[in-house]
Amino acid sequence: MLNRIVLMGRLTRDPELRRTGSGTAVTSFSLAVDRDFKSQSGEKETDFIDIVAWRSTAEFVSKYFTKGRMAVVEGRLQIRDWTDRDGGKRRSAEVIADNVYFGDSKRDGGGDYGSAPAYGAPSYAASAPERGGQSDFAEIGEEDGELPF
Amino acid sequence: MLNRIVLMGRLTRDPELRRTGSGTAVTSFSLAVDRDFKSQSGEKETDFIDIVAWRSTAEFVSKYFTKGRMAVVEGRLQIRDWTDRDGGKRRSAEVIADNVYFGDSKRDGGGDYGSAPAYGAPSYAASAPERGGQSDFAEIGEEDGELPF
Amino acid sequence: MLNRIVLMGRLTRDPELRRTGSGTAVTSFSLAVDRDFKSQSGEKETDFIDIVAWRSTAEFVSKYFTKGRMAVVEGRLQIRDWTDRDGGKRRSAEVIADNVYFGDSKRDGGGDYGSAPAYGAPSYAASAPERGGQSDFAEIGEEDGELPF
Amino acid sequence: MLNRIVLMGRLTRDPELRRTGSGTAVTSFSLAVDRDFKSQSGEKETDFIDIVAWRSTAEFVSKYFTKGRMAVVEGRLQIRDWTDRDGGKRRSAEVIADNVYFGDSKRDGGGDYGSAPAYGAPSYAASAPERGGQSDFAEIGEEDGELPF
DNA sequence: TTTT
DNA sequence: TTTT
Repeated sequence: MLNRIVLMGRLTRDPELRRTGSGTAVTSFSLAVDRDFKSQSGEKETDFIDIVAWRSTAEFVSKYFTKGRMAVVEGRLQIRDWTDRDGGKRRSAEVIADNVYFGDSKRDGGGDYGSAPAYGAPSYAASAPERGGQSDFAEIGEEDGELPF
Repeated sequence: MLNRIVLMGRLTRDPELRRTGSGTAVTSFSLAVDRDFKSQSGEKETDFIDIVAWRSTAEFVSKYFTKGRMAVVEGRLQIRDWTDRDGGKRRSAEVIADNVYFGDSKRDGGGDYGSAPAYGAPSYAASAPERGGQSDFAEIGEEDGELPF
Repeated sequence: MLNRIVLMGRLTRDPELRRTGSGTAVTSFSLAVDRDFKSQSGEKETDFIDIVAWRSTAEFVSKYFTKGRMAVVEGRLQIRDWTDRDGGKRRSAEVIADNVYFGDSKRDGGGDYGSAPAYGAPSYAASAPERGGQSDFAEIGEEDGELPF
Repeated sequence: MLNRIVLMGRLTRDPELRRTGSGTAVTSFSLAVDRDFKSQSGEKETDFIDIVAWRSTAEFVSKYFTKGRMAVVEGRLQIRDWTDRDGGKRRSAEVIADNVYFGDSKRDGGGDYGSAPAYGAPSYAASAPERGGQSDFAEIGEEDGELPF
């Protein structure tokens, strides 16, 4: 069923690349997303939203994003309720990211972003060949001359 | 900052209309959103996502939606971490709904949906006059003849 | 770059399955999406939005959707400007659909929808195995016991 | 009915503020949104998407955005078919923007962005007081201590 | 706490 | 556990 979320915010830490037992790349990080309105007491409010990315998206994110960078994340919200070892009821809410985009330019001068590319860089690196909706899009270009309608 | 989610799922209970001390209408309910893929063990997986609606959207939802109805919800994801009386760390993840739409037609015959309108009904009832983006749209119609570009 | 659209509306005609020279399935149809506000003159306003689907999504749509059915479409907006044989400047605006969902239940009694499944049907049929983001999700289930975080 | 689009791209020109006969602010501009995949011939492909903003969003955009700046736009797709004076069939496809966000930081040194604020600036300026969903959110803060559930 |  |  339809479940789609788009977020813009800053990474609260460096994403770290890990692998499952079978070698699949995965990374997780948290995005600080400011609300548009302050609280009653006048403070800025922020939602800290957990993001998980798999495969090529995981590799792209862990390679190019660092703590503090602005990112745009597109994905699906997943909720999991579980009980911790103390019997406490816990809830995890994660966005499973399909695509991650740069939400700012490479900072000039400072070099804080290391080797992170700016907007000009090939952002389609975030969408690996094996991630499929994309191949549909690619195909439109490939077969432009032979569209049947 | 950008934070937008669109969901389709079924209400797990009847929404109940409540009011804050100052009289503002509010309702909350949970949406069962099936995932597109089953778990490893072959079971259907479902995310149960909490929804909160305010003001006229709350009134619309509590008036027309009941347990089991399919709904499309558009809103913003809010995450709150807190500690319960036992010192347990709890997390709430809620979608603050801007708009709610019917996701199915009124069931024929059975009348299970009570007075719930089908698609033909004025779905803009979900967007109260005081909820503003809409007045912009309305205006486009109103002033079509005098657009300055 | 980020370009994501979610629509709900009714098909204005039966979608027809075609194939490119190399055999790729493709279908196109138009969705009637009502606006929430009427025009100045009190008429209902509707946007007729062209949709194109490829591969398994095309096959799913052409198999299960017919004129009049409500659909939820998720995709990407593409704009193409071109000049027709009379030198007229034409613009096409199409949504390239990644996923299509049922937006209503199979109509009871009438059988207007032919063999179209209702909500209970496997809606993941809309997401073919070769369409990739999905395999990421599937994997989460598969490897739940060996997550590295 | 549901009709929601989120885009990221660069302004192709400076937006200009205009007013309708009754004084309502409106602005229009075009966003260059790169596709993630190149065409068959290896060229970058870009969708040029027309955006229209009303009222306070129009004022915000015309005040802070200039040609070349990256913007994130959230809105609704509207399609209009019409016939030009030569009898040519024309189509307009416009996104009516509810919210516009900065998609990059103010460029350092160059000052290319004039008085445009960076991310730190009050981005909620894009959501005017009279634009309502927002007041719902504000209220959540205001009345946090007296929630009825 | 869960919907079909 | 939090980012600018």
